[in-house]
Amino acid sequence: MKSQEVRKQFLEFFKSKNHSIVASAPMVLKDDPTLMFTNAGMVPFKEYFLGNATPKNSRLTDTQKCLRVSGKHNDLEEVGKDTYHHTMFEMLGNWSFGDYFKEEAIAWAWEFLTEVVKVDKDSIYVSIFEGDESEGLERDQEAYDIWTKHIDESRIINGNKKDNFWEMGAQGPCGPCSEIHVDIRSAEEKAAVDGKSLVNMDHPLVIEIWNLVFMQYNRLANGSLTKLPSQHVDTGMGFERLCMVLQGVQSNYDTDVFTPLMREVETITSSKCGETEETDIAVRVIADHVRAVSFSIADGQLPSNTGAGYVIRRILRRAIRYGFTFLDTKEPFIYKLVSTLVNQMGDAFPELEAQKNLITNVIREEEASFLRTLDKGLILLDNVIANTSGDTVSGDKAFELYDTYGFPIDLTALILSEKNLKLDEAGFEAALKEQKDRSRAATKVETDDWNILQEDSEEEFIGYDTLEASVKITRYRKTESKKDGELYQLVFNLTPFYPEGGGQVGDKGYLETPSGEVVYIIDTKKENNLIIHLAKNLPRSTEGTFKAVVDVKQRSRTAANHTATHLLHQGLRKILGTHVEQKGSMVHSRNLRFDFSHFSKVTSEELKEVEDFVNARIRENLSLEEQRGISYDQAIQEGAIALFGEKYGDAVRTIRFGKSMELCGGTHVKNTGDIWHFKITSEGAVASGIRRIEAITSDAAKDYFTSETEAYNQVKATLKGNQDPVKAITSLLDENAALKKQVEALIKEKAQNLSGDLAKEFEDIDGVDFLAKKVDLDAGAIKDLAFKLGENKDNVFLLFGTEQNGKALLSCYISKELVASKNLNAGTVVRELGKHIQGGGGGQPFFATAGGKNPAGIDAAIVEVKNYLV
RNA sequence: GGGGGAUUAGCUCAGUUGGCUAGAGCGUUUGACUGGCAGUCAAAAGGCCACCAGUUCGAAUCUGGUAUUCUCCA
Repeated sequence: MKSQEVRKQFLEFFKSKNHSIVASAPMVLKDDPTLMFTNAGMVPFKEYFLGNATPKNSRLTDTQKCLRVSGKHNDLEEVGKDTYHHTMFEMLGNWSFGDYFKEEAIAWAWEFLTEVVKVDKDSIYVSIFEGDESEGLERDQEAYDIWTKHIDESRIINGNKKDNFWEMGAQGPCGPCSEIHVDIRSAEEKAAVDGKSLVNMDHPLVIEIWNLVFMQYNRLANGSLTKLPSQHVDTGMGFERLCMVLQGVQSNYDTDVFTPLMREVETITSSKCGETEETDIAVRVIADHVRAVSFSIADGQLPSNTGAGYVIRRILRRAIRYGFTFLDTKEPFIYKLVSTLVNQMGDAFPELEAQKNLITNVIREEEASFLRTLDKGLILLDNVIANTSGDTVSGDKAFELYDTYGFPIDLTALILSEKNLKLDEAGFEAALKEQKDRSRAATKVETDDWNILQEDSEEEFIGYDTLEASVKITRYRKTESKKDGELYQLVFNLTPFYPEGGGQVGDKGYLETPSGEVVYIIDTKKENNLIIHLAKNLPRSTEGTFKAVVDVKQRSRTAANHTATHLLHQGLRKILGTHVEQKGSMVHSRNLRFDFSHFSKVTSEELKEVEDFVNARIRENLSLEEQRGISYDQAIQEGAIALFGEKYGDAVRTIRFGKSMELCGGTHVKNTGDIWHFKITSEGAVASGIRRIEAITSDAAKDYFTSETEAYNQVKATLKGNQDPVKAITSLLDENAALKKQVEALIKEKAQNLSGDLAKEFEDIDGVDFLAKKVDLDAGAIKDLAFKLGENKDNVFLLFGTEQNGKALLSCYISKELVASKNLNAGTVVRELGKHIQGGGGGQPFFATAGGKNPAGIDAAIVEVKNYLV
């Protein structure tokens, strides 16, 4: 069965059991501080399990793209070495939110596996939770009893808390789970060793394919468990593993999920799997990583040097490195795999198809850049080797290459071993650990437990309609970090504060108690759909009602910028073309930033057109038309623009100004006229194929024009009212350059003349042309003069003294030939004469200077210098 | 968010413990050789050594800050 068919069968099966099929959520997360990527099927539904929101249907099914690069069983560095670990994988899931429980979950899982896709019943084992005394938890007898209706008792295994009790995190919903394992070994192997004994033993052919989690408890902050008011089912089946079982192969990489990519890698690199272990690993690594990276870029997460983007960069670089080392690829090639991937998965994930060009370009650019880094690193490593005595390269040096220049440590190790050198690995690890500890210490945040004042299921956001409200604090907690110090996080029953999201900054403002006490809200954020207000301190009493007031000025400026962002988006699509897609935005009160896909520089004419377009919409005084709570499908049908990589709920909000219509949760002006004016302040590239525009509106635009005009007027005034300042300045610059040259020439000439005059003053002492004199020149001129006098002569000894700003300066020049023949040294001369001017100095043997604070001593020095020659 | 680098001619980069009036290759311009091109040879132009402070007799070089950029960690 083809993988595409497997996916379809699964979703259709659960649809027939009254589940709604939902699209995969983005792989990259935006409002969860504890997680960067969706690493399990349940992540997009966290808010439902936490009770912060309710799904439209209590039964859902989906295939979720997931990314795992760390964790106890999945280290990035291990992927590719075996046949069943991946960075990116799909998780098929069926979900019950307070609906069906163990009975149906188990029955349907069994039905799907054995009747729909027809997995051999005799290869299946299931496990149930055996109980745990320390937690006071009993064996999951209920699951056991249900399973016995489907499968022989001998195939049911007890599992411990580690394997069979699932928890979302340190706190929150949790419960026992039941795993389904499949043994796909050959008949001989099965006869030799009982499959039951290999379950959960990391055997590559006796594997867990499906985990059914029964959420029935809630883990409290103090570690104790309470029963959940309603019970949920969360299941996750590894899509690639299921394909392996159904396609009768023994490696995920031998399924049609991976084979097209792997064949393409072989073709492009002229390599062949099965020849060496290293080639096999490299091909698997590349096939796996190109998927992870492509899907991330499609979700709007580009490779970068911080945060989630850095994780993506690391994955891609690992693939490049394997190609570089084991497949001998010295040119970008991974980008060529994108079209294979799109052909294969574009149907199930339309975002891939839509973003194909961008993905290809970004990967190619990233490859080229890393190959340059490798080239530089190779040169640096050669230097390190050349400067290493003995046969061991120090860990510090290797770490410097890695940390500062991005040269991979395994490549260093490989090259050293080829040259019969050793690497001090312990030293490297120690340096790495030090760096990690430093980073951790710098970002450590201590979070206390929530203090619940009031149970309140959902916090209502009323900030679209009002900026002031009477609110109650429902819970609060304290956090402490090195950066911000102590902060309090407050949650209200309802709030007018807009939380950071959709590129828009969170609101600021204050809380006021009836007695007049004021607590400032310095920022508002969203965490798992919960709106959190940050304050430096708590009110004296957290009980009672507060007047919550949003900072109007910041909000209205931000709203103007946000609406302008929509108009800019519209203008760019109109003027540059509909290939323009939003790739990120940052809306502050001060300015706005808009990143979008476009493959060449935006010309200044185009920028002006865009600016004019936006300003025309502003002058049209378009009113805000807002729709709340309409369905996603309907919004799209009406022409609203949705963003890739954004997670949308079932009910969405649309914002329309004239012909601009977007799905958006942000705050906007009532009328485009409120923006006053729109002005682009910069345009540039942020990555291959991504441009960034920064712009300002309203007050900021006015201030901008005021100050620019003022500066311009000053320029004009300085130019005495010249009508064409640009021309005037250009000619001034030209003139200035010409004058500089003239002055230079004159100074040379002057030095020439002066040296001519001074040459007449030379005193012949024992065949040496000697001159000691006080002159009125600066240090540079004296140097010039001395070299000029010494030119074409080999017997010159000069000492010049000068007084500059109350300080004394002595300069001594001695022809190189004299230095050698008479064993003289200008450095020694000035150092010794320096005592007369209460200073010191030095230089080279043939030219040296000394400075001091006693100008009166210059004459004495000039007299004494003769002693060096007689 | 926390570290570590880098920034020198149009481009790619050297520049040792602070000290020769800052160099190379490529490119540009000019000239010579050649019937023309390619090429070879010769010469020239091209630098606020990122910016701002500081230390020093003296800073491309050392210190602090700013900007840009690369890189590692979180």
